[in-house]
Amino acid sequence: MNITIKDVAKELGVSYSSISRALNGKEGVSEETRQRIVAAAERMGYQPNELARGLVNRISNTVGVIIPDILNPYFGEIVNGIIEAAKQKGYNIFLCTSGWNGDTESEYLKILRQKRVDGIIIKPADYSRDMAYDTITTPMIIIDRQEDGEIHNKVGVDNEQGGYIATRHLLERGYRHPVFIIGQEDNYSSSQRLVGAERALKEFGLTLEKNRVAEGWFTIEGGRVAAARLFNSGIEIDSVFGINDLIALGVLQYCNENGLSVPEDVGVIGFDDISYAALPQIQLTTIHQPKHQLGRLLFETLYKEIKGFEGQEQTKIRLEPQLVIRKTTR
Amino acid sequence: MNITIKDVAKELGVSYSSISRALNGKEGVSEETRQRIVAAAERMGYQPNELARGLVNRISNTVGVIIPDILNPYFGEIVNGIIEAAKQKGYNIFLCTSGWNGDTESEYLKILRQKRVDGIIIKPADYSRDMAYDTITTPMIIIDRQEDGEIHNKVGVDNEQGGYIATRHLLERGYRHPVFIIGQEDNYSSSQRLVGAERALKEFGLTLEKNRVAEGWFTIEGGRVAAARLFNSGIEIDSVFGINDLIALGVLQYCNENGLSVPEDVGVIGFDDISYAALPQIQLTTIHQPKHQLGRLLFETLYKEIKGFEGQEQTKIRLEPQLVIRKTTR
DNA sequence: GCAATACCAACAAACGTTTGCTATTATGTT
DNA sequence: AACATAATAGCAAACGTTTGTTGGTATTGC
Repeated sequence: MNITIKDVAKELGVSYSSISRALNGKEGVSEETRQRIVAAAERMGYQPNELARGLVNRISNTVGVIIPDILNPYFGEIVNGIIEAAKQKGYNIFLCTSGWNGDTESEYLKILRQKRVDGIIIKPADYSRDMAYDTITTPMIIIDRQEDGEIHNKVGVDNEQGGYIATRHLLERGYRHPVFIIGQEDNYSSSQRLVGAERALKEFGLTLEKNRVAEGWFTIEGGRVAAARLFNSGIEIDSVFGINDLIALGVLQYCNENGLSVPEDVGVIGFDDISYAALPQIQLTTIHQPKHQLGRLLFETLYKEIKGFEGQEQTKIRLEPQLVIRKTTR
Repeated sequence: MNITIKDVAKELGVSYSSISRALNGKEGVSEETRQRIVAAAERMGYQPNELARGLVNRISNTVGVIIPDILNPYFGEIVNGIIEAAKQKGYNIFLCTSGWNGDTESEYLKILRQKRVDGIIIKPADYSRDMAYDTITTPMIIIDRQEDGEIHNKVGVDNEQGGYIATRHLLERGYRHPVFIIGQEDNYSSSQRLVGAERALKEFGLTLEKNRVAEGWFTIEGGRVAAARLFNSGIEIDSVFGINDLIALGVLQYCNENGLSVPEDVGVIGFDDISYAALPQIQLTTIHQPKHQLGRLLFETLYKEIKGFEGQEQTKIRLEPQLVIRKTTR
């Protein structure tokens, strides 16, 4: 079947411990035999069995990534960054998608631990689970959470600030009747962004009313449906803050289909700045976040924790979101 | 550290082979001890070490997926389908992105074999490598290739036919000066689609001239740049066939920025039908392919090969592409 | 009451590595 | 020439499982 270290040893009439030492660059083999071994291994097409290595080294050079949805370019870019950074350190990633389903997520979490991944990067499907993960022992980092008081490292964008500058932008441009479309209940980032929105509203003497916040799925279709619900609810609306760009794209679609002109009748702002937002036909005003860099930092922070660098010190990285004004706000 | 089968055995004063049999539902343990064991394992939080299991079973319940770019929704949806199908069979996937770089791809291929994945799903970075993979022994399936004469299973869309109906559509709508933007040299799908394009041209008494085909990257920016090159080359152009939707989106961007009206001055057609193509502001005419289903079939076919079902019979699945007429062609 | 038969549990080898320890050889010192 | 030292190679245990084989006990049939 697969050729092993013993096959190489037999071929050369040498003990297999020497093979191991030679191939791993450890001392205890003469330069001459090392070269013979390396040559033979090459010639015979020997491929070390990483399962066996992982078993004895208690290391798999593998990390698990659990995200809700790979089709959301926000996660796509993050995963891209993770893979890139992981590659540089010789790590591979198990990609798991939860579909925003907490049970699926738990299942994957269990499997990943059985596969003995060295660490886990996760965007929890809901806030409550998010908090529960403080008990898990595998090195783990939660995407885009930076609340105080728990044990994990933190890498993320300042969501509160992002929500604030988005909402303030709407208000500064004269919109006085904004509505908000967020994701499913209990999503951490959504709530943080809303907190920021509230702060901005307050500065303009307004409050955040319950009936001006709609929940939807984090997709274009979700945004369209939520927009329909809001616009049919009878309240006065002159602008929409979509909690991510896909939702905002859905809002744009609703407006287009219902003869509402953007940005005149209604202003629309998103969050994430996915690449499609910049398309000339779209020109979505949004909050930019450095997704690729976020992915890289996520992995690098996890890596440090895995390797036990810097003792028990926690890393706290908070990236600044940035307003990108395009054509969907006046 | 991690609690093992032996810990559970010691706790119960029973041999560890019994634990294994009990937990795997094999016979050789009484129902009574089985229940004691299952209960203890649960209580102690025992998680089987999949590395060790993989070592003895020679199975990892893991497949590797190598694609050029996860940010291309075409691959995103395929991966989505793969993950979904894999989950149902208890498989996890290693996601690797080659960035269209053949060397990166080879590297990943090597690593995946070292990790003893049970199979590999790959979209080769270039045509020449594509062909070379016929020698690899790990069960492997190549995304979207269906040429005759090699050893692998085939699952893909009929690219030649897709290229044909796209081009014929342009010609039927009265466009007589189409140009073509394809991906990097030696890409298999691109060439197949061009073959179809040539067939359509011939039916209209036209030929495929070399200077009417441009190469670009498989991205929006790549499409924009290639379009600029073509439009500045002095040839007459009334329509563009972008070999994928991202490229077509880039063409649209170029037209927009240069005052060319679509579909009047120039007709644009893409390929893939990514979700963004359907946006009301975009309305890209394109060739639809069932990407999610493709992903599912890819995994399921590989799975059969892994399990050795159906002897040595090869699976050949060819899905039909479909023309979706929107607003970028008249 | 005894042999034959089930059934169950334990032992031990194997999967393919790494690594601490010991045995051997070569080298250098006096 | 005898001995200490260093370098190299091999042995064997360990990582955490699975599984074929064996030993022991309870059950069955006569």
